[in-house]
Amino acid sequence: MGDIKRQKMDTGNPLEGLTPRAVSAKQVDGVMEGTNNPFNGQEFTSQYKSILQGRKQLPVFNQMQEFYDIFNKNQMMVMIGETGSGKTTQIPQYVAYSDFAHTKGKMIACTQPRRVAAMSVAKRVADEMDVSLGEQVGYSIRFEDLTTPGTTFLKYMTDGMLLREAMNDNTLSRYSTIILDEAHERTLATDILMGLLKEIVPRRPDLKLVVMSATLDALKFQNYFNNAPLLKVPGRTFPVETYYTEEPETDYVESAIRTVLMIHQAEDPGDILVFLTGSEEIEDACRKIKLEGDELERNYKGAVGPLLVVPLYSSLPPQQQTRIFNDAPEPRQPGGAPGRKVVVSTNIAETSLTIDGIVYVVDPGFSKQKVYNPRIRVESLLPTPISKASAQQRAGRAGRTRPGKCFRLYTENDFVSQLQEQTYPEILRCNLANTVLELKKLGINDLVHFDYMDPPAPETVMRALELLNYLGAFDDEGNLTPLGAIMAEFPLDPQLAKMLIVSPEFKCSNEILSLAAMLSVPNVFLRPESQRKEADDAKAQFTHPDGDHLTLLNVFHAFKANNGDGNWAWNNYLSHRALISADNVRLQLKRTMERFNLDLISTAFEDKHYYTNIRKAVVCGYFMQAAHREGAKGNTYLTIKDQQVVSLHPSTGLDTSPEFVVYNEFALTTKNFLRTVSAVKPEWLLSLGGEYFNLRTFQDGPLKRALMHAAEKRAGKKDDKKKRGGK
DNA sequence: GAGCACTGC
Repeated sequence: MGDIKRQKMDTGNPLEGLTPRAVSAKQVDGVMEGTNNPFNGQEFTSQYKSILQGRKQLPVFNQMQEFYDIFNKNQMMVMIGETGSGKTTQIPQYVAYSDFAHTKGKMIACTQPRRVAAMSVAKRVADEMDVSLGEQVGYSIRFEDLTTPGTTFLKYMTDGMLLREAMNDNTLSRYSTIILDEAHERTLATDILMGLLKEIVPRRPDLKLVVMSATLDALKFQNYFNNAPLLKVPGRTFPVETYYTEEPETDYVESAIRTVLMIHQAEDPGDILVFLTGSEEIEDACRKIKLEGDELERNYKGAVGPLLVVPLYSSLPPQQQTRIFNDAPEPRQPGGAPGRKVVVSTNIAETSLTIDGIVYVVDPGFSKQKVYNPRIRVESLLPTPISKASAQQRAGRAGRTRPGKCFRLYTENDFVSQLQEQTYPEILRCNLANTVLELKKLGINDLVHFDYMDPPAPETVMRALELLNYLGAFDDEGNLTPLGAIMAEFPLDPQLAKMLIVSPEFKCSNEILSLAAMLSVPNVFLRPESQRKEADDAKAQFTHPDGDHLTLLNVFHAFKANNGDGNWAWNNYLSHRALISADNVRLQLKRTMERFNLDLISTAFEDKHYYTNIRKAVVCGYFMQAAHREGAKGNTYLTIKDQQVVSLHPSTGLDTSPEFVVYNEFALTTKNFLRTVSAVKPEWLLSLGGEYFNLRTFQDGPLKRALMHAAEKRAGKKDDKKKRGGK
């Protein structure tokens, strides 16, 4: 027996002799340094060996034994690792060497808040483990599953994707260990996963949970996970010196511009990153910095170098986004002052995008954040002071390649006493309709007593329950209905899902599929400042007089009729990127429709009810987002029930001011606007809006009178039909 | 008569 075993060890699997979840760092190091890859049986390549030496330089490597001491003995643990610690790439591999998931038909999942991160980290780890991406190591994100069932045992995925999987596998039985990475970002999906896993863990003694975070807020995570043990790993970044202003600044954009110019004149070479809140502000600041920089260069010939000023925000076309990686300009003449790159960015540069070579950060201390007002059911974006954690993250961007400096455009006293410690988690700042539906589908029955790390406002949960009840997703006892169960399967807001599911009844599911896709992607209409007239003219060709929903559908149909051509889109002032994305979303939704045997049908385009049917299906999802014109004519409306005074957004193609409209979005900017609106008949609201349009619940007034009038007309028509039918 | 922080399914 002993001989056979020894023989196996020599020629067979290098993991032979290691006990799952009882391994030591020394054993694992031995396997890593061996000649054969235990996961695919092949000989390690020379590339593997050289990467391995780099891995051993990461701070986390020195703590591998410490990690195993905790991981092997505990079901849950918390890990704090700052930037550069190597936790995201290394910890999942350490788990793989302990779990032996590949021998048990299980997987290790590591979640990320963003798709690009899931993809790029998976690629890196596949290289480190000397396997092909998509085989032993893979990733799973929306629209792309690069894993091989039965072979993949380490899977990087978006947090939203794991949540989706949980809906059809309530104990996440496919996984041996789940690693929630970047938990400090507190995305909605990560928060729900944390609550869910806390419930699953007692029912799955074989499942381990590792929660990884970058902040020092470890205690909160530990407390939440029943005092789970903590492993702390240092980061590896360069020191950043922080400066504050003496006095508070009144105009932070102006102050940011002055700071950039000051750095350019007085500081050593190195690129600058400036954080502002939105695209308009950024474009404006870029112009001003460029102008003043050019002037400085003229006035101090040779002493001040040229500036390259680059804007960065997510709606910027990808080609322009890549300009942030261009090198700083060369000196104008040999021996002249060196040039400098200035990137003026939204929060996208805080977490999502890393720019090497940044040495100076200018931080005015604001970002746009989502806020939800459950009283009027409106989500809006407001420029808000950032948190200390966020300010630290911004400062850290200056120290990635060498020591840097961060200029905060607020006082030290404000930093200490005014900024909150952490940014409020998303779950406290947004509409929860979608989340509440997901939770029910996940089998959470008591939504109020669910163990949230930070419980949302009860009023926000109530609003969500109310909406889902009116839509028919929940019955009056708050239980998920069969309709609700299907709605939850669509990656859409409940209103869109409802509209899509009922669309076959209106013989327009092909069209509603396209519309739902168009409503799920960023705005397709481009309107460059210098070509507004041309852009508006281009849009006018698609405009349908009965509403913007139909206009969107016309755009999609035209896009498809032109074979998805990019030039066509460009010439018509449409975002090709958004249209491609809509096409992609449509395909995914179509597959979900097919999965539930929902018919894909259209009537002939010549059918006079073609567009009416579509608007009726829209009403089925959006009857709670309806408004009634105030007075006989004009642009002022009152939302139904909430009685908010609103105007149709100037971008609407509706110019007839119909008495009733439904809207896709309530935008709170310079004024209350309804964006993407369609004219509807009050009869439709009454017949398709269910209990929400129970007239007894309406206050007396012009709206109720108009609805009652419509109800009588409807009753009359019904009588007519009965009479005709009766004979 | 005007605006689009950022993600995710």
